[in-house]
Amino acid sequence: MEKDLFGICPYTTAQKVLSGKWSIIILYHLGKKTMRFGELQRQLPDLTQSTLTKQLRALEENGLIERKIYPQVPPKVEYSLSYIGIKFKKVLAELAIWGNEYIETLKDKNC
Amino acid sequence: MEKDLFGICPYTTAQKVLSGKWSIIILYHLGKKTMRFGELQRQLPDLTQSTLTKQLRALEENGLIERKIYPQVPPKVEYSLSYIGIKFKKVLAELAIWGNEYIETLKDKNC
DNA sequence: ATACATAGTATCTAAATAAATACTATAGTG
DNA sequence: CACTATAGTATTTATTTAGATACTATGTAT
Repeated sequence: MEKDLFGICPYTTAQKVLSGKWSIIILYHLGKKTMRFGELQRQLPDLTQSTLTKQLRALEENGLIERKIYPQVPPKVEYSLSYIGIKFKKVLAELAIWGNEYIETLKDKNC
Repeated sequence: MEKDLFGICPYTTAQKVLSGKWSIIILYHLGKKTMRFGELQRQLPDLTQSTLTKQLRALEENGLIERKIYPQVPPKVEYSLSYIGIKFKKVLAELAIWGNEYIETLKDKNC
């Protein structure tokens, strides 16, 4: 974990964890259930394998998700929300409500 | 507003609005009260004037905040949350709770 | 006449983030 | 022996985002 990345402000802390293009949607999918790498990738066809790997590593470093490796061939790796990742589901729920309202207001403006 | 930026998924939509380094904290400050440019900048000493301008323009383009210009010299411009920006305060509230919990879990790990 | 205050713009550079593409390891299967 | 499946890594390139710095306009006050 990088030093000094997180201070005492919950907002700037949250921003650091959430910035980027994929964190929220990945957390959403893992919030539904534990998934293997390939399964998650099929849910998210718009990012490449290497990008997904990086995003997952970042979320893992930040403590939001857990990575369980099964010593098998072919490899099996499962991703799931950590304790604090599970807590994030309450934010996701509000975000979903807000996001839908937001989309509605855009429609009203014919955007 | 850029075309095709927002689809039908509330999570990817929210991610687009929130990504970047400053959106959440700016929305938080404007959620407390309407502020002038300079006042907001004093709350956020870690970003330059030109960066703050860009962030505010982006939030305005995305419909989260409103910009009111008073025809005076020296100029006076007030920023405030829009209708949908006010709705975002519920997300901010959950984010604050979560962010504080997150900070606590980091402390437990001596990070 | 000069300086001040406010809210910018303009330009350039740097840093961060994401994407594209090719490559790898290995047990099991036909 | 060749082929498959899975979850990657490595490297390079492109794109996006943020930062640094200098500059602007103008009414009022000194």
